[in-house]
Amino acid sequence: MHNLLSNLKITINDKLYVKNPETSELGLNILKNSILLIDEIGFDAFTFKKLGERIQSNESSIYRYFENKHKLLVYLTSWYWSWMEYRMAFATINVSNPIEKLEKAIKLVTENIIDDNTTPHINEEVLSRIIVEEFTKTLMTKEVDNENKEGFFLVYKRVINRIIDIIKEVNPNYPYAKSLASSIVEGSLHQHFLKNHLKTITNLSEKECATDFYTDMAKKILL
Amino acid sequence: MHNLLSNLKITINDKLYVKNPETSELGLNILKNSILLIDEIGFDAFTFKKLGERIQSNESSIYRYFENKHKLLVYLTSWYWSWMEYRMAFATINVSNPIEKLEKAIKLVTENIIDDNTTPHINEEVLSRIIVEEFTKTLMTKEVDNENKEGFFLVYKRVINRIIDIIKEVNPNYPYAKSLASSIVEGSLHQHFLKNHLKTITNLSEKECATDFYTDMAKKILL
DNA sequence: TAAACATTAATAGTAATACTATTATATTTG
DNA sequence: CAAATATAATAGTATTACTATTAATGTTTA
Repeated sequence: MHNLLSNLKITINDKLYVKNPETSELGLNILKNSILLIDEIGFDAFTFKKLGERIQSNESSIYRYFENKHKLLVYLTSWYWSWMEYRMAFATINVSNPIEKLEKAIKLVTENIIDDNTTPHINEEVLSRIIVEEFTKTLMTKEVDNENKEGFFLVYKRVINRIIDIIKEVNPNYPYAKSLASSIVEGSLHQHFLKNHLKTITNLSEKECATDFYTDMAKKILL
Repeated sequence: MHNLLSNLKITINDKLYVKNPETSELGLNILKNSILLIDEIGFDAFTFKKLGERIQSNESSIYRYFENKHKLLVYLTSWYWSWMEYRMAFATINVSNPIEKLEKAIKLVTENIIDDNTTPHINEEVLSRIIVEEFTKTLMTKEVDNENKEGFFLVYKRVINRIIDIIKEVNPNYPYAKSLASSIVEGSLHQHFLKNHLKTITNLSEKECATDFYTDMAKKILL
């Protein structure tokens, strides 16, 4: 398994970067520290200047890798969903029972994430916090439609499509497979956000994850 | 009914404004045109300068009503949720059957909104588009926790709490009433966003609303 | 080994944003 | 009518999100 995970193939739309950050020390440093800095100060306050200072490099050097901070965020979120897609493929490949497959998929997208150590420049635990706090910002722009056409959100949609397929296997007659799948993925992020900030309108407590809520929901709806 | 609706009491946290915009022509103009302008160009591109030009007034005059554009957006979204709360109270007040009550509540928060003409300075249809496209931005900031303490999101939470209470009436043994209620309200906004921008991962089509999907969900989960 | 090329750092500069402050002029109200 | 208040106009500031230029460094290859 460790072997398989280290061959992990993360696919990212090459329109998201000017120069592939995986190909140099500086690039890897940008990835690593942008995750940490966005987590610390939030994406709105994050600037290339601050990142440059942090990694003892220069603002303009970062611009050689990413056109702007929005594309860097879309890059990081694509990385996350690509990693998630891989985990999901891996976890469901040898499972023939559709219900069991659905349970595994729901668990993966709803559980609390911990760093998996296979990628030293990406801390998945911190990255997953960024996904909870900032992911919708990648979609909620006036450029969504153009960026969607360019394929910026393909990986995200692929994760959801995988769940749609499993839902259809479990119950081919359920008429809202797409909405249910996107609800689970986005809704889970939202429940995690609520448990961190608006605790009174979620049942999730401090260290809990959304797995039970969504597993119960899916079973009651589909079975 | 018209009478009742025109006595409509919208409650808004007075920390959200410097001067109450409902008390002057200019204030009402700011509300009316900020909604239209945000809808046209998006909240990110929206500035007080552009709004000033549009209403033949001055940037600095707008600052006498709202400290910054973020608070204006929170004001507008509070207005919407307060309006929604009122509609919900009105629609469920004489309904004794809990299931019917839940159906009505779900319908209200998931349906497509049309302008209701009782408030000439607020176009509810346009405002509801802003809620779909921009509402999460009011929450997803590094200031959420402070602003939540200040009560900026009270009206929103009150709408959700109303639904939580109805869910508990329908099925007192269901353990995730809070998460289900917040899922329906936020999830509905998200499904509307998807039908506008990422059509392949929702079952909602162009003019459709999320009522059927969530009514079906709630019934299967609770009954 | 030297020339060529690519990468990075440093500096400077620009337009736009998100404000604040000041003043002059209306308008309302007591 | 005087005083208080509201508004418009102007100017100014710090920060952001970049772009452009140059110089220094390292790396490749003829």
